[in-house]
Amino acid sequence: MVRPKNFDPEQALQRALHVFWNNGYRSTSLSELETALGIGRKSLYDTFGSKRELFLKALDAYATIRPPVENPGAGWEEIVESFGGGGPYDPEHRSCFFVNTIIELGLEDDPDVLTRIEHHVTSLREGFERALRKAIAEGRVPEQDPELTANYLCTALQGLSVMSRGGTSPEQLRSIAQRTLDAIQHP
Amino acid sequence: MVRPKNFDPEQALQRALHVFWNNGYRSTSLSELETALGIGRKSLYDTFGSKRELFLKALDAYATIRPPVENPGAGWEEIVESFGGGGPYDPEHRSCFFVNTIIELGLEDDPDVLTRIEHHVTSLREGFERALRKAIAEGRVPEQDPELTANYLCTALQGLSVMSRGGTSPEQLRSIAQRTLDAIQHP
DNA sequence: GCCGTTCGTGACCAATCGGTGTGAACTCTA
DNA sequence: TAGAGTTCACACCGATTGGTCACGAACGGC
Repeated sequence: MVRPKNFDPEQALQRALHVFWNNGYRSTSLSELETALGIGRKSLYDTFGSKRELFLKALDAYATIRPPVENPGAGWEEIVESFGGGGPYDPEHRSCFFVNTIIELGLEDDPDVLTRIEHHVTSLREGFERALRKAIAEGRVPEQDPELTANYLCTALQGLSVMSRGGTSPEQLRSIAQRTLDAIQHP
Repeated sequence: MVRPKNFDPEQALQRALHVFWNNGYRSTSLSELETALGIGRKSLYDTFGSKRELFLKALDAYATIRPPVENPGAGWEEIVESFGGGGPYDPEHRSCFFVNTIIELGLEDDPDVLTRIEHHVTSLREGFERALRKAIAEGRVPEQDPELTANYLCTALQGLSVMSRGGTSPEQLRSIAQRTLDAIQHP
């Protein structure tokens, strides 16, 4: 009884994510979204509500993929792994979508965006902290303040994202990441 | 023979810098600049050329204040000092203007912006590297790869900026910065 | 095969964008 | 004080913004 959409909303959302990821929220126009998603403006509004809601949905879609360090039972291996692939090493230098959003909208008092940012950062920090406690307990890394070191790792990860967006090569970023991790082994 | 401007261009530029610093380039409208600078649109264009040129001038004005680590003869003290004040600890959480610009315009292929970004980053990295060599030679820090550690410090500084914009308190940032510096003492 | 429902194209909306032109107000030289 | 030379407030420009609407096309249940 209903005519099915002749586009895949999930795929369209993924495409929107990548457009926002590249250009940010403000710099992305509806025309750009139309062509990128391959759908008309009406379909876009019927499906996603508005540009703003689409952005929030894209943020949520991005947030579903979490670094391995947030896995239950994560330890030293997962900490290393979190610095091993993904965001910062993107050859397209897109950085981390959350980092980009923090810079663009962090000062705005938009609760919908801010709570998502905060949730992401605390989730990452808690993941690091839990993994660090385990790594310390297992004797994989020396005794140290897990909370402080978790903050240190979050900061380093975000710094790598900025460096990536700034044009630093993946190889160089990896060596910096390695240097960051080395610091934990010698507190 | 000429009627003097009844505003101070230098002060206006400083105000423009702070507006761009807060909101970024795209999100800043001419109307906003008019009210912030306290001058009309025509005066703005007569004095600064265009919105884009004003932005570049603001970037240059910001770039004139350099961290102490770039001073000639800088050593370990200046490295510490570079992590001690300024950008990241701004109670208004504006981050570093260059970091914001890297995120907003880093992927654009705009030579005027990109060269400024690159110049800033390399100048900072070289400052760290020089200071590190001196610190190592003076025995203030253990032997280590100065180039790698300089990159590590740049990354950390940019990470601190993002964290600041994300809402992290100055006190917490300072402890993270301390943790970052500690890592150099134990490579 | 018909009909009600949904989809999507394209025109359209007011608002705002960056940028320009005009003319009155002002300051200084002569 | 006359008038040259600038500055600046304001209106205005076309283009583009995010968002809406109406209508013809495409579909599925009966």
